[in-house]
Amino acid sequence: MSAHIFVVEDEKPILTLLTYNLQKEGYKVSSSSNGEEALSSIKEKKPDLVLLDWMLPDLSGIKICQYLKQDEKVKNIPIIMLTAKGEEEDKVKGLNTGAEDYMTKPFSFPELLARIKSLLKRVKPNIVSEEATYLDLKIDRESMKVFRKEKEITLGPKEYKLLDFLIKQPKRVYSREQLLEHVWGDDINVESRTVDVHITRLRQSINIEGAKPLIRTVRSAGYSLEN
Amino acid sequence: MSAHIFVVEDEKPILTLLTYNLQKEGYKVSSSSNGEEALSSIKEKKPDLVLLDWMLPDLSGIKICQYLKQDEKVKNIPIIMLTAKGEEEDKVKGLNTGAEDYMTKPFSFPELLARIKSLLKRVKPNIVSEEATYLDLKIDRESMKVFRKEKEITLGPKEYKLLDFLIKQPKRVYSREQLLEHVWGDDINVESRTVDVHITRLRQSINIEGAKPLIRTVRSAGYSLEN
DNA sequence: TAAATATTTAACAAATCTGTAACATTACTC
DNA sequence: GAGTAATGTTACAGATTTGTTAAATATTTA
Repeated sequence: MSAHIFVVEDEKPILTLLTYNLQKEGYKVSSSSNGEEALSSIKEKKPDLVLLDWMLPDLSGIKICQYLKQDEKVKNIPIIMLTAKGEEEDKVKGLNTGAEDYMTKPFSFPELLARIKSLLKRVKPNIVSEEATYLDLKIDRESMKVFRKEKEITLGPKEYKLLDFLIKQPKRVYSREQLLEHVWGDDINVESRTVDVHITRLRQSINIEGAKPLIRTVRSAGYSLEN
Repeated sequence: MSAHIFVVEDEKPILTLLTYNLQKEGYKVSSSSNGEEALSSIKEKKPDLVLLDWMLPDLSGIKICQYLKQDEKVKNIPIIMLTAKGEEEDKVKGLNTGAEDYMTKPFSFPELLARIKSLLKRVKPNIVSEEATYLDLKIDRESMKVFRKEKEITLGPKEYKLLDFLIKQPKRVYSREQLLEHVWGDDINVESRTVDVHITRLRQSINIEGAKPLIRTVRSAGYSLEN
């Protein structure tokens, strides 16, 4: 499962280069060149790592960093700051704000890549905890049990896996292809419509009398765990 | 049973903060800001985990780590290194020395906590008590006897080992591969279906008239001790 | 509103997984 | 060394899960 990197950078050439190279390495890349937009995008998408340019037209990188590190839901996403030469003194400030690493422009891509890998290695493993909840739905990965409103629910293996995956990032919409890749496995040959069927089965399983439905269909896009 | 964490840190504010937060989480905390002292203290007290600052006035963290990892009696205590920014290159060296994890200062406490928990979970199961029970099932490791409802049960060696392992974390689901690794031993070459057969035998052995079955099958995943 | 497009769901056959008996082999015991 | 116990493998029946299809619904578009 490849990591998702969010790049905040307003210099087009640099952004293009970064995106191209990171994708070539197999990372999923999203980006924004606008501070405000980046902030909300990151909170919504919950990437695995953020590359954050120091100098943005509307909102400084340090502010973004501050906001992110104050938000319980995203504070654990590691941030690598990209600072230009003259801003060296601010580094300390930046690091105190909570950025996990920084690099000075112009930087070498291999070095950046090394830092990214090292950070991801450290952070990725503990993102998956033994228990996950979304509203009144709970999954206990240790005993592999699922509960809705404290009541145990039995799921088939695929449904369990599907839910296990969806609950990692509630509200995030996944395409059928993404679900196939992550839940089924990449080499497997399965029709994408099959996902529909399993979603239906999962829906039926986790559905409880008098509770909201928990899986949203986004037409022509995919599904998400949400109500 | 709460874990005992030993903190080696010479920066007072950080030490205070760590101690306070860890205690709030229910851990027992000891500490030292002095390398030599820490070393002997750890050997004497045998904490469940060590938080080790990289930079100490008298003895570098890496040295302490080395000494601890060379000592048969304490080498199994997990160590989390706390490194400051400038020492990045040493990280590799630190990890090679045998530290189980490291974090770069400034670090987020929730993340540290997550790492601590994950490490303790990995290490704690190995700390076995003389007696373990799950519901009406009791295993006495000293005499190697097993009881169900006060009545002694005879198990074959493999069945005993299997139960011995399963009862360490009741309800946790283990895959056949995990069971093979822990109960049989890693180098051994045994079909994973063999586990099934031994589970069946164990079931038959611990089964008693009018009592619940105690081993759960989780389809396509494995088995757990549970009813 | 009809046509086009997309999703839900039931039904069913195929595939997968598990439990256990039977047997072969190995390891122990006396 | 014969006899006994423990272990691992295999085969097969039964149970469960899965993928596919097709028809029924729902939603969007023209």
